[in-house]
Amino acid sequence: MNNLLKYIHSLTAFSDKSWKLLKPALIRKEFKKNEFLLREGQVCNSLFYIDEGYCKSYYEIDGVVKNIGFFFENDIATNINSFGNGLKSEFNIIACEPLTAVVFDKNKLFQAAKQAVEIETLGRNCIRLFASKQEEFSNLFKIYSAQERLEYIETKYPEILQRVSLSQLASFLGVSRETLSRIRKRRTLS
Amino acid sequence: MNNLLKYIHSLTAFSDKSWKLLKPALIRKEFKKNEFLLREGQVCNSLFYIDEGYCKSYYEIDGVVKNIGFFFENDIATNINSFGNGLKSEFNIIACEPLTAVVFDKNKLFQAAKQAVEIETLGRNCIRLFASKQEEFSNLFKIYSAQERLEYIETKYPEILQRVSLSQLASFLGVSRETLSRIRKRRTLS
DNA sequence: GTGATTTTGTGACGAATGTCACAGGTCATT
DNA sequence: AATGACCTGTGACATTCGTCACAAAATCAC
Repeated sequence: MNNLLKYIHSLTAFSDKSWKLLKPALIRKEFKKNEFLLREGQVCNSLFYIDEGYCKSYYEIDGVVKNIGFFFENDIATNINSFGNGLKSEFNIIACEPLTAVVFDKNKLFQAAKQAVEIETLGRNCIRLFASKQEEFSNLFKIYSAQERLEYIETKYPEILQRVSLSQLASFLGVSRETLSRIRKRRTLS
Repeated sequence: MNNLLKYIHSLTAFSDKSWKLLKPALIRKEFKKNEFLLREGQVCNSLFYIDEGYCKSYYEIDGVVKNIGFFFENDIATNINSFGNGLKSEFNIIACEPLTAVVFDKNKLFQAAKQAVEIETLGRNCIRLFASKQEEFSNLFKIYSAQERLEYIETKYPEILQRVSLSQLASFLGVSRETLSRIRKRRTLS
């Protein structure tokens, strides 16, 4: 849990007392490659702190996979809408590599938060980070072309390119695999 | 402040004591049409609860306006990244009509939140709603075509279409004004 | 009401993208 | 070495989209 503790301290002041209260809400869990963290139709009752490996969230529409997010070490993966409102998830989260996560149980987390404001504040900060990132990616599509979106990812999130295949990245960038391949080619020629 | 109070109660349990603590952090403020709530380069130290009228957030890139969000009555408008991290805003928020907002002052809000967990919880829930919406719109671009995005807005957010002009909506949907006009035409013919 | 301004519609044309099809490459397993 | 699964590149072609230009319609200010 060392990485998680560092992560928490980077977000907010957190006493030993809060940590002791939080611990019962946490379970370390291993996922095999292609194992689901969350399936479409389930209600998401967990936050997944990614300790090692990575996972992705994706819709499956008419049999076609549409990737909507990648989550690496030190990220929190969840369906914020399902987690917050108790609605069924419309997408899946699946391990892309063997993955180790620290799972926050929703009910136990809320119990703990009632006993320590620091935990409530931690929750707020986690959600804030999540919102910032969503906003960032949402705006990419409104202000940039496909090529510019690729360049943005290359400069700001190079680790995605190193670990995620072109085919996987394509739907995340909102273009077809072939188009992404050609965008790359265009740029290496110029 | 009646609308705001209803809004708060819809989000979380909120005692009179919390309300009294929160009140000093709030100021009702009127904005004229085309008046800025937030300008590019400023740090965002406020949450704007929209009581009447509406506003939009937009980037201005090479002189071209790119709308990234519309905020109507009972929405919270802010730059979550700037507000949370104290960074300069990269976009503007401007009133599209005469607008009445209740402005949450960041410092006073944080002071109040220290004294009442309910205020901290309210903050978490506001951010959660914000994150849900960002995620929703972000995913639109990854799973839908321009036409499908328009249809999504038509069914889930018809008030946007009623109040926002086609030209304004276009950049929000990530297409040109002309293309949006033609998408409409295609659909009315079929 | 009238003129000015803004908004919307539309034609033309080039650029970008999606789709289908197939070839070659990489990698792990046997 | 042979196999199969997966990933990447590329050609062909149709579709969609952006851009420029201009006209029509709606809205606003006076």
